[in-house]
Amino acid sequence: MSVDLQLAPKTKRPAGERCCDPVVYPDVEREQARRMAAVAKALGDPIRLQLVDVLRKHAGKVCVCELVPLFEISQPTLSHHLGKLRAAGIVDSERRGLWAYYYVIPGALEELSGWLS
Amino acid sequence: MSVDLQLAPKTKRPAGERCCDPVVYPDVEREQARRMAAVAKALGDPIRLQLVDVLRKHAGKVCVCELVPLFEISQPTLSHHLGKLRAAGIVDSERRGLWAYYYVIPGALEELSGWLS
DNA sequence: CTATTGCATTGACAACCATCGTTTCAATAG
DNA sequence: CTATTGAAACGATGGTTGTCAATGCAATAG
Repeated sequence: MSVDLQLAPKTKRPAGERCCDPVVYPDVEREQARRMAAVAKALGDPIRLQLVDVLRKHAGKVCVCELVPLFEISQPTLSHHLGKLRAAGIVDSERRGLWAYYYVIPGALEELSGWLS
Repeated sequence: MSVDLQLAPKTKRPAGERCCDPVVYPDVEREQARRMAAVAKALGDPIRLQLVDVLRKHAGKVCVCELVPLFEISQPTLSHHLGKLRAAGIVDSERRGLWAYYYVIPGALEELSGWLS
C-alpha cells in the first residue's frame, strides 16, 4: 500500500480559485483496497471477529456444534456468519462425517495485517 | 485477546448425545471484540480504507478538498465517510480557515493491528 | 457593515444490503 | 426407521451507501 500523491499546497488562497487539481489514483491501489476492505468488512461484526479468534486459537479445527454455545445466537445464524467468513476467504471448512470443522485459511489476514502495522 | 475456551473433544460420539456443553464466554473478550469489530467495520469500505491510507501517509493533515478528486463520489458522500471514520475514533479533524484538515488518531488502529498479527 | 463566494457538514430520501429467527432440507449415524 | 448436524430459503427488521438540497462558517469584495 503506497500512495505517493501529489497533494496541493495547503496554503491559504484567495476565494475564487480552485482548491486543488484532480489527482489520478492508481488502479492497483483500488484493487488492494477492495480486497482488504472485504476482509475488514467480514471482521466488522463482534461475533465473526470472535469466531475468527476462536478458530485461530484452535489452529486445528473446531466443529460448528462447539461454537454454537459460545454465542447467544441460533445455530442457523451462526452458520450464516461462518458462510460470510468463508465468502470473504478468511476461513474454510472440511466436513468429516456429521461434523463440519472450520479453520482459518493461513495468510488470509496477512495483507490487512501488514497494511495496519 | 485471549480466549482460553474449554472445547469439547472433537471425537466422534454416538447420536443421541449432546455435542458439547455450553461454555461461558468472558465479558472482557466481548468488549474487546466489540471495539475491534467497530474499527474493522469502519475500514470495511474501499473508500474509507483508502482515505485512512492517504491520511496515514500524509501524517500531517490533508484538507477535504484534496481528497475529493481522488474518488469518484460527491463531496457530501466523502464527508459522510469521514464522519463514519471519526465516529469510529479512527480520525479527527481540525478546521483552519476555510479548510478542514483530517488526520489519523495515533494508536487508533493498534488494538486491531495487534490482534491481527 | 453587507453581499458574495467557496468549503464542509448535515438532513432527507431511495436503493440496496445485513442481520437474525423460524422453518425446512440433505446428509450421516445408529 | 429416528435422531442429529449443518446449511439453505424465506421474511421482517434495521443499517449502509449514495445523491441532491439546505445549512453553517470563513474569507474576500464592495
